[in-house]
Parts: sequence; C-alpha cells; structure tokens
Amino acid sequence: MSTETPLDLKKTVNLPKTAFSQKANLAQSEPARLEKWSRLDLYRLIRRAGEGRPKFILHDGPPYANADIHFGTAMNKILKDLVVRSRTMMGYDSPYVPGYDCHGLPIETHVEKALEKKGKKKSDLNLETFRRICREHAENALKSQTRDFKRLGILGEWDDPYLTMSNHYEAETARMFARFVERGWVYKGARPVYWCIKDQTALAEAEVEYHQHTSPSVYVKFPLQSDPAAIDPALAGRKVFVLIWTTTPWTLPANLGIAVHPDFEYSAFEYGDEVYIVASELVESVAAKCGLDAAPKVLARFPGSKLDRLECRHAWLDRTSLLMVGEHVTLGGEADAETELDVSEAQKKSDSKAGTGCVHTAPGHGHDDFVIGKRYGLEIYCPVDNAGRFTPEVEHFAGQRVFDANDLIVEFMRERGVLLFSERYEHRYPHCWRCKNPVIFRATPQWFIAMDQAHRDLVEKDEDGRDRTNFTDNPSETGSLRSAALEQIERVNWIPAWGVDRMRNMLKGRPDWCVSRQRVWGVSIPVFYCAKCTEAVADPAVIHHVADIFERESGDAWYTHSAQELLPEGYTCKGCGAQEWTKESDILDVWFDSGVSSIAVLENREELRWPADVYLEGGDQFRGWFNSSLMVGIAAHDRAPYNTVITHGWTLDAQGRAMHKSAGNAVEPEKVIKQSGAETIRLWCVSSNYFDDMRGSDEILQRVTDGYRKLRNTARFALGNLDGFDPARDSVPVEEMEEIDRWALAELNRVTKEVLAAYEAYEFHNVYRALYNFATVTLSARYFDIIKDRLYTFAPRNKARRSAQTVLLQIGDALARLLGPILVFTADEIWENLPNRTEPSIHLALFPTANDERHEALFAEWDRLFAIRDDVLRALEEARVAKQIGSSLEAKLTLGASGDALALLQKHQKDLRYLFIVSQIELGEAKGAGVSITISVADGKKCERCWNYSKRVGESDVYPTVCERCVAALAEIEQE
RNA sequence: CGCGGUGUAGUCCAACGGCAAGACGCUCGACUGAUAAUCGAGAAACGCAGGUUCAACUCCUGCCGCCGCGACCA
Repeated sequence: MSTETPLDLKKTVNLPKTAFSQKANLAQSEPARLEKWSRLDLYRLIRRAGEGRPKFILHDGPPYANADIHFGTAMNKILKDLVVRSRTMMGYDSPYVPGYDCHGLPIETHVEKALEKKGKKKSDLNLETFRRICREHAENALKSQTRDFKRLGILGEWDDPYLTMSNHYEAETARMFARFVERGWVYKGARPVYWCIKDQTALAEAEVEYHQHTSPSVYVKFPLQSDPAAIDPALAGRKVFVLIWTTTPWTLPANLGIAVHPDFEYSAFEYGDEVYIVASELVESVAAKCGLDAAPKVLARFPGSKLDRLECRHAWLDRTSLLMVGEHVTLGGEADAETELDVSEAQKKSDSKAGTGCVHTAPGHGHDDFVIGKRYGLEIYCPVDNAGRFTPEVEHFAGQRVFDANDLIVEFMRERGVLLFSERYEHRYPHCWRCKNPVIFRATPQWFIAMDQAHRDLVEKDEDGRDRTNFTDNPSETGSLRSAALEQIERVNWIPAWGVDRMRNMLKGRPDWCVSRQRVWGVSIPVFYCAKCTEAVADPAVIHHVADIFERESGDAWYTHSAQELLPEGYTCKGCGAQEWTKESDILDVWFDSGVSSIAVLENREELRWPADVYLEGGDQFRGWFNSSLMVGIAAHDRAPYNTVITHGWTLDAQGRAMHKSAGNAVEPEKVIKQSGAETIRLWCVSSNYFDDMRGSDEILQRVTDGYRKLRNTARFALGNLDGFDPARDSVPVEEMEEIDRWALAELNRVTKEVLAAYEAYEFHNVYRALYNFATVTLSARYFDIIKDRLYTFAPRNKARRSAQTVLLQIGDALARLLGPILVFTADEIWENLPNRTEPSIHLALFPTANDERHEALFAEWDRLFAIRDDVLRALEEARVAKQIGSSLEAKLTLGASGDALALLQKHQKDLRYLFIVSQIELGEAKGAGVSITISVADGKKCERCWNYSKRVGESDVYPTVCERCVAALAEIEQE
C-alpha cells in the first residue's frame, strides 16, 4: 500500500528508545530496588528456586560487632556476596548466613569509656549488669552493620544471622571446650602477661601506653658450667663467662636461661684471667662500655649454635641457666617483651650499642622468653606476687617490690663481682593507662590448648603460676593438634596458593594456644574449683550440663547462678568429697568463640552443612579465624572445616598506605554510597585483583564510576535498539544472519566462556576486565558503531535489522546475567528492560551457557578485517586533520590489495562501506604486500535520511532528498 | 627483627622466557541519530643491582620501597 503523502523522514529513522535511563541516579534508585526485593522476599525466592540443587556453602567469618563498617569490611562482604551469587547463578543452592563476633575486649573498653563519660566506673556495676550493657552495645552495632551490609546489596539471611553471643552459640562454645578437654588437649599452665602491680590486674596491650622511663642498664657475668673445650679447644681450662645485658635487673632472680642466635658469630675474648663470650659484632662496644681492654684478645670464634644446651650457673644463685638458641635474638639488646622497643631504638643509636647478643631469659617475665622457655622445657618461673613483690623463696630480696629491688640487685651484684657495668638508661616503657604506673610482665595461671601432646591429666597441677607440663618439641608426634593441623592444611585448596606456606609456617612456630582471658564479656571457662582442696574440675559431662543451662539462659547464667546451681545436683569432689565449689572467673579467648562457628552454625542449620566449601577473609586471619577454625575442626571431626580458603588483600589509599580514620585517608563507604551508589563500591571490588592489596581513593572511585557509565551506556544501546522487538516473532536463525552478526555472537560466546571460567576461579577482576573490554572494544567501538546504520535506517522489520536485533537481545541478556553478581542493582534494571525475561529478577536467573565452538576461521577473517579497519580509521583521521572530511560518511574509500587480502576484501565487498562507515568503496588490485588506502570526498549528495552520500539522491519524486537505499527502505515501511 | 605478600605510563591493571596489551585520565580532533553520550588520533611505563639464557617484565640472588601478620585488637 502506497500512501499519497510522503512520510516525515525523521520519524522513519529507528532511533533507540528505552525506559533504561542514561543517568543511573543510583543513590535514589538503589534503595527503591532494595525495597522491591524486600517485598518480593528475594532471598527466600532464591532459596526456593535452589531446592534440590547441589549445595555450595560459603561460611561467613563474623566481623566484630563494635564500630561501623569501613571500606575493608565492605570489600570483604562484597567479595563473599560475589562468591555466593556467582555460585547461585552457576546452578548451586548457595545459602548465606552472615555472622557477628560479639564478645571481646574492644566492646568492654567501649562500654567502660561510655560509663566513664557518665561518671561511672566498671567497678560500680555488678558483672551481670556490665555484661548486659556490653550485649546491648553489640546488638546496636550489629544492627547498624546489618543495615549497611544490606545497603551494599549483600544478599543473605539478614533476619537471622548467627551471633556468637546467642544462647545456642554460647552453649556450643562451652561444649567445644568440653570436646578439647575430652581429647586431652586442655591444661592449665602459666604465661606472662602485662600486669599492673598497683591495680593488681592483667592488662591488654590496648590498655598499655608507652612513656619514657629510666631503668638501670646492666652487664652481668654468668659463669659457664659446661666444659669450655666443647666450644673451642682454645678455651680448655679457662674461666669462661657469658655476658648478658638487661634493663630489668629485677627479673634476674627469675633467670633460667640465656638465648643466643644460632647463626650469629660469637667470640670468646680474654680479660685478665677471665674469658667473656659475646656476639662478635659487639665485642668492641661491650669492651668499651665496660671499660675492658681497648683491643680485646679474641681466643675463639664460633656460631651461636655451638652453645646450644650448654649450661651456665646463675650469676649468684645456685641454679643452672640454660644456653638456648632462638631466632628472636638480635644484636641490639635484650629481647624481653618489655624492652622490645629498646632493640629498635638501640639499633638506631649506632654510637651507643647496647647488649651483648646473649639474651637474659626469664620465661615468667617476657613473651619471647616464655616461648623459647617453653621450647626448651623450662619452668615458667615467676617469683613475683600480685602486688609486684618477690615471693619468700627469693634469696636476699624476698618481700621487696620489684622496682625498688632494681637498685638493690645492682648493688648486690656489684659486691659479688658479677656486675661488669651499669648505667642509667632512658627508654620507652609500658605503663598502665589507668594509673599511669609502669607495668611488669608477669606469669599468671592460664588455660591452654596444647599443640604438641595429649595430656594425661585433664588439668595440670599448678601452684603459684608454675607450669609443670612437659613440653615436647616434636611436631610429628602423632595425635597432636599440631601434627593433625599440619596434615589437614595440605588437603585444603588455598587461594592464592602461597596460603598453605604461610599457614604451615605459622602452625610450626606457634606456641600452645592460651584460651583464657581475665575479662568479663565472653563465654566463661566452664571449670569449677573445689572450695576445700582447690581441685579443678574440667569434666566434659559437667560442662555439657552447664552448656544446657547456657542454651536456656545464655552464658549470663555463669554470673547469675552459684557454682552449686550450675553443677549437677549433689556433685562431689573426687579428691576430697566436698560439695562446695567456686567458679572459674576467666573467659575464653574470642578466637575460640569464632573458631567454633563452623560447628555452631554449619551443623546446626538445616540449609547448611559441615565442612564449608569456602572461607574468604583477609590475610590477617591466617593466625586468626582460619587458625582457630582449624583447631576446632580438628577437635570436633579431625578435619579442616573448609575445603577452600581464599584470602584477600588490604584496602590501601592511592599511595599504597594503610587506610586509617586518623590519617584522614580512609574512604567511607557511607559517603560513597550517598554520592555514587553502592554499585560503585561493588564495581571497585572487582576492578582490581583482590588477592593483592587494593587501593582506594576518591580519584580511583571516580575511575570506577566512569567504568560504570560505560557499561551502563553499552547496555542501554542494546536495550534501546530492542524497542518493538518480539523475540518469538522477530528472531532470525543464526544461519540466516549477516556475517558480522555471527561474528558478534561468536565474540559473545568467547567472552561468556572467559567470564564463567573467571567466576569459577574466583577471579572477579578478570570477570570485570573481560566484560569491560567486551563492552568498550568489541561492542561500543566496533559492533555497535557498525550496525547503527542498519538499525536506524533499515525498515523496522527488515530481516537484516532483525538479525542485528536478535544478536543485541542475546548480548543484553548475557550482559545482565554475567554482571548479575557484581552490579546487582543495574543488572536487575537491565533485566527488567529486556523483552524476553522469564524470571521476575535477574537474581533468580542462571548464567548463560557458552558452547565449545571455536569459530577459528571466522575470528581469523574478522581479525584481519578489523586490522585493515584500524588502518582505514587512521587514514580517515589524516583526511580529517587535512580538513578534507568531517564525518567519515563524507568520504569515499579507495582500496588496493592483492592476493589473500584482495580476496578477503572482495568476499566482503558489500559490507565494507558499513565496516568502515564510509559512503563509497572502490576496490581494485594493487601491487605490494599491504592494503593501500586512499581517501577522497564522496561522490554525490548527502542523503537527508541516512546521511550517506550517493549520486542517486534525488531520483525519487516522492522523496527527492533521499538516496536509493532509503527509497527502498521507505517503500518497505509504507508496506508495513 | 622474623614470616608472608607486593612493586609495569598520572591511575587501575595484562602479558607459555620471544615486538610491553587494554582501559581511565590527559592533549588534539570528529560528530550532534547511544547526546551530561558516541567515535577517532596522539603522548606516556617494567623500583635498583647482579646472575642464568641466543633471548628476562617473566626464572634465581641481593638491595630498596610499600602492605599484612607476629598482641588478652579482631
């Protein structure tokens, strides 16, 4: 049917049209979409859709329920969300139960500070009340975090997360402690902690502040008891002394050993009729300091390892001091924890080297001392009481306060002739944050989980903080926690692969796990002491009885009930038959809490299962949660609780520095969300490789926003050109498509394959790179640009146009699905604007499938064509610079080629004008290897409708301003 | 100081031992039918020093920088 009146030309051009706006307006649209998902109950719908599918369990490491989330927390949760969502779209049933770590010191500290602001003190409250306030604080914090996580688009069981402070969890924590007891891995021993002698309390590192402090610095002689000839024949028969240095003379009565570095070289040098051993590097500085010979005569040189397990006598006590080798020894000075700071300071002061390379070791008074002492089976000896006074057994100094004793000991040593030199030494020293007095390191009774052996006695006898346990240094001992852990980690898939090395290294070197804390806000150690004979009862049956009470009343029961009420009725002491009991006052390390999660959560929820497929946390968790979870998994089931462990890096600022609120370089998630939406943070997470540290700043996020816009516009172009396309009616079979459309589909297949593989390997940055590259290069710069003419100017129902649309639909569909886990909001929006959607949300859909066709010939041909196109574009640019043309449609292209190139161009001759986006092509044979390109001004006039140039513009009477192609198109349109 | 990681244009990052890719940004330009878009052209990089090799961004050693862990922080 032909109409009399000509059509309005502009209206016959099929310009893109879609409800998918160019401007995302994410800050507003995201909350609206979250609201919609909430109404749909999307998480529940996904669970229902996943019924019967194979399960994939990512187990959430609980963030600490204290402050608001920061950028790193956001990244951690988003990465987990990416795993869960991608596995869901791969066809797994992948439920996500988030958790919160609710106990611990930071909350106690926070609550204490809040109380102080109100003029109250912790001691004004009873412990139940204090715990109640802690609980409330955790509840508030986790509510606020939950709100933030949901806002980030994290999908999960937010209505019912797991809390380490829930009744059930606290009960399970107690039960797991019983499990460790059952396996014979729990014992009570001693361990040095920071101790304030004024407040008579243990202090956390967080409660310690460093101030300048003046201590006596002393060099002391320890006579060698072993035969010096064993070190070097030159020393045979000599009076040999090992020289130590310390700034805490009061710890000398507790000296049980001397540590040297196995690889350092030590020297024995002569002074009078005596011989002194110090590190070779320090011989001169020690000699100078102590006023010995300026050029001491060295009798022997030997590695520290030569001294291993030789014995000295204590400087004045009738006791052995064992020589040990340890990597912690430095040439800067003593390595007591109290003086660790001195070491770095002393090393900087090159003019005044302190120390001898032989480290005075008192296992009851220093961290490194404790560790090495344990390794060598030394007693954790601490003859100092709560008030900081020497116990009666300390000869000469019993009852003295340790700081007063310093000078007395120095004088005493001087009189005895064992002191070589002393001076006043100013250094940074830990002080109590409350009373501002200097603190000491002091061994106190603690509960441990043994790494290396099963203890015959459930609870090791312990008097006055002494550890009587044998410590074996044999990790291969079967049945030990350490050996089982070392074996299990080899079966775990670590991503990146170096994780296993790090874990192995950590496990090999770690001391027994100290699980007791002298704190309030946590799960009590469910142990009772007989009031008569002080027998400790750590009985699994009793603990289970207590756990059942926790299950009903929460762990608060430990504080609200008496020991008798918590024990089974009529429980009597096996030792003395008494029935009066006291309760242990320590709580469990919060790492024990969170380590229990795989048991408390995975085994207790219908939809989950043990072990987990994946744990995904930052690298700080090797010593933390990965470790504690492993310990618990082995205690419970002799197996790691995870099959795969993925580690992510740290969030840094643009300069690669750690983000700190105080440094002012922290990027706040809330602010970013407000400005450019959660989608920006999500996209940032995949914009670089999370296995390494990730950098974030306003500028970097701006780049990410630009990337987002590019993706959005690409999707928008596809959607806009699908206006009026009915897939059922208009789709064109692949065989009947234009060749470039088939090429685009092959490219889509290729990128789909790549993206699916990247998701499979958790390499989300490769997902992003592949999709981004596809969107910008393959689609935006090439395919879309080329098919515009066909889409816009051909009759709407023209088969060639429908061919392109068929491809665009597949592209839009695949983009939405493949971006689904990342751009959760935008992908859903794309999905809504596609004509073929089946599910109500993209998040109920699955990933597209890729076929195995290689399309090698097709790719080879089009790669060649696009290479020629690059040359053509360069030539067109030159013509543009020469003011010959503006738009490329103003050009006529003359191509000359020979051989294969000519054949290729001839084969696609019909398509070349579209491929190069010019109005006319002249193709001829030319000599030479490459393709010769000549640009000239196109012939004829510009067609008003399609903007191509043609000599035939004006041929039509009805449409005098239009070219022959448009005349045909208009005829087609008129027929419709 | 130990253990582990990491270092490529201004930025984010890629490359079986074989011409150092892509993107953002920048400079210049085109278009005004993806338009607070789109398209094109251009300038711009392997932390340092050795070693292995015909050949090293890649492998090895050392140094330097940065990050994490080494805490009753979590």
